[in-house]
Order: sequence, then structure tokens, then C-alpha cells
Amino acid sequence: MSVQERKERERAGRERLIVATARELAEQQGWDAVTTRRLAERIEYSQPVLYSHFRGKREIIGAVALQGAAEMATALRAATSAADGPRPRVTALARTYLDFAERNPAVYDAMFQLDGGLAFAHEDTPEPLKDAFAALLESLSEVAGDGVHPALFTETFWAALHGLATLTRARRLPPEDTDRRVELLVDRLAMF
Amino acid sequence: MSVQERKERERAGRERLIVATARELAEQQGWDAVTTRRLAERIEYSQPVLYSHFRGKREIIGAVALQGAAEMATALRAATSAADGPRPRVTALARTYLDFAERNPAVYDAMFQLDGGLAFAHEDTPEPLKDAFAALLESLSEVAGDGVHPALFTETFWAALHGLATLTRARRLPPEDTDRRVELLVDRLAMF
DNA sequence: TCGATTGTCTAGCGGTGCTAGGATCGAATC
DNA sequence: GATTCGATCCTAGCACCGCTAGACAATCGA
Repeated sequence: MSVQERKERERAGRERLIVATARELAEQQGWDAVTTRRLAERIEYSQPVLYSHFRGKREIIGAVALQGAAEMATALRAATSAADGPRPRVTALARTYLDFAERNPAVYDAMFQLDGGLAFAHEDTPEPLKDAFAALLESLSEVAGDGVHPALFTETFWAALHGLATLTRARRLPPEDTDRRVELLVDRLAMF
Repeated sequence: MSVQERKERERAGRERLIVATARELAEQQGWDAVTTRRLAERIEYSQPVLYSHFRGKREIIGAVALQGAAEMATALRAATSAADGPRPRVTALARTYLDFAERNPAVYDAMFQLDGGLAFAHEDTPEPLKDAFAALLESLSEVAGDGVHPALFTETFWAALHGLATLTRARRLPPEDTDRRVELLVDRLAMF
């Protein structure tokens, strides 16, 4: 049994290597640069090895997305638990979200822009994605306001953040005023 | 001179044909299906002809984006001018925006998701893009509220709409509650 | 009618995601 | 310790991509 176990360990390790390398390459040079050939070369295996771990490039993107979702959830919870009171919590949440998107553009793309073959807002949504949404919900439900469903409020707030994140990074919005936009968003949307 | 004029007319007509065909193909089968080969085949010319009109695929996307921006500006102005009072105007604006995005997903992608080689929020931003933003600004500046810069408010409101549009279409948000999210957004963000 | 110019096409480059089929290597058996 | 045999991996190649060089044909002005 030990031999099988070692092989499985090695296999799992290589899978992690693939995901980490894809992520690294995507952050360095963009997802367009993440070709199966380049990826294979970087992990020092041939292309077909990738396909023994993932169905295709799409699934590799999906794996990066899941990793990112878990990290984002952790970051959001760390930020909100360090803040005192509803208003600072929501502000911290928004800032942390946008900060994550800015610091990890490729991961953010994998999560929300690219097709990673993942199901969202669905029963068979992968756990990390549900948990990231839950992290948003935890801090936002307390400021949803009377008669507004917390999930609906969270979705709307999230959409606003997502819009800011993507439009800013795609150079559709000048980056200088991000803080003021966040302030406006928090002031108006959240009910303290 | 007449001969030259005729040629120029024909050339302009063919350029319109290329843009229209690219748009049609993108709406039918997605931008991935818009390959230079397929596009050339549909307009019944060879591939290199495309490159005598546009520098490359990117510029074709950009042309579709500009067309879309002009249409969106028209649609927004039509909707807002038909509404009476600030609140109905903003509601109509938001609904029309999301409706446009839903009805013309490929065009919307060309405008805001894909790289069409266009400059945004910049002095040499193409006129249709500036005008589409102006259409938003016209209706939104009256509800920005005291002490809030109209442009900043418009950017934030736009970002929220953009987030709703993209997340909904990417199946990150369930489409059923769109109207309620819009209602929430208008109620909270706009100051009547 | 001829030469020049314009316009268009064929063919091909280097790249993409993905896969079939053969070689190789290591583990289990005798 | 030799031998089988199955898992593992790689070479080679498919059809497609965006883009372009260079040959060819049609059209124009003289």
C-alpha cells in the first residue's frame, strides 16, 4: 500500500504544481500567456500530463479560481473581524475585496471573468465559492436594512464592488478616485 | 472623380458589412466563433481583405463596440426623456442599461469586457464612448446628492449596473431577482 | 493598346488546445 | 534475480487560430 500512497502523494503534488504554475504565469504575463505548452515546459513535463490531471485548460482555470475563492474568504474574514462596528466592518470588507482584486488580477479573472467550468448560485456550487459568498453575507446582512433580504442585499453590494473592480482594472475608470467611490457606495447602500 | 467616389462608397459599404457580420456572428455563437476565416467566408471575401480595413481582430471588436456605444446612448436618452421626474428617470435608465446588456451580450462584451484597443476615460476616447457616458451623466447628475461630484456618482452608479449586468450574464447571479436588485440600487444610491 | 497601379487571392508561418499510439520504466510475480 | 505486465509518459500530429508575403488579375490613365 505504501507504494500506491507515495504515488498518490506525488500525483497530488504535481497537481498542486500545475495549479501554482498556471497561477504564477497568469499573474506574470496574463492568462493569454498560459498555454498548455508553456505550462508543460515550466513544470518540466510534456503537455499530455496536464490532461491526466485536468480535462483541459478550462479546468485548470477553475482550479485557480477555487484556490482564489478560499483565499478571498480568508482575507475578508480577517479584515472584518479586525474591525469594530458595522460601518468600519463594511468599509473594511469593501476595501479588502477591491484590494484582493487589484493584487491578484489573474486569480480574480479566473473567479469571475473567465470560464472555469464552475457552477455559481447553484446547489452544486463548489464549497470555496459558496464560502466566499458567505463571508460577504456575514458582514453585509447586518446592514441590509429593514425589509431587505440579506442575500439580495449582498448580491447587489457584491455586484457594485465587482463593477468597480473590473472597470477600474480594464482602464474604463480612472483608478485615482477608487476610495471615494467606495466611500460613496458604503455610505449610500449600507443602513447602519 | 466619380470613379473614386464609387470605390470609396463600395469600400465603406464593405467595411460596414464586416462590422455587421462580426456582430451578428458574435451574437449568434459568441466572440470565440468570430475567427478571421469564418468572418471572411461570411462576407465572401478572403481573409486578407479584413486586414485592408482593420489592423486586426481587435480593431473589428473595437468597431462593434463603438457602434454599440452609439446605440446604447440613443436607447438611454430615449428611455429617460420618456420618463417624468428624477426617480422614474433613474429607474428607466437602469432598466434600459441592463436590458441593452441582456439583449446585446456580444456587443456589451465588445464594449466593456474585451480588448477593442479603445481608450477610456481619457482625452482621446472615441466620441461614441464619451457620449454614452454623457447620457448616463445627464440623468444621474440630478440625483447625485449634495457635495457629491456628479461624475464620481455616475461612475459609481455605472459600476454597480455593470456588475449586475456581467455577473448575471456570467451566471454568477440568478437572473430572477434582477428587478429587485435594481430597485434596491436606485432607492439607496440616488438622492431624490 | 499598353504599362502601371490597385485590388484580391493562394499559400504559408508560427502559434493554439488537445489526443492517438508507441516507448519506457517500475512493480509484482515466478 | 529474471520476467512479465500494466501504469506512466512522451513524440508526433490533428485541426484550428491570427496574420502576412508574394503571385496574380482586373482596372485605370495615357
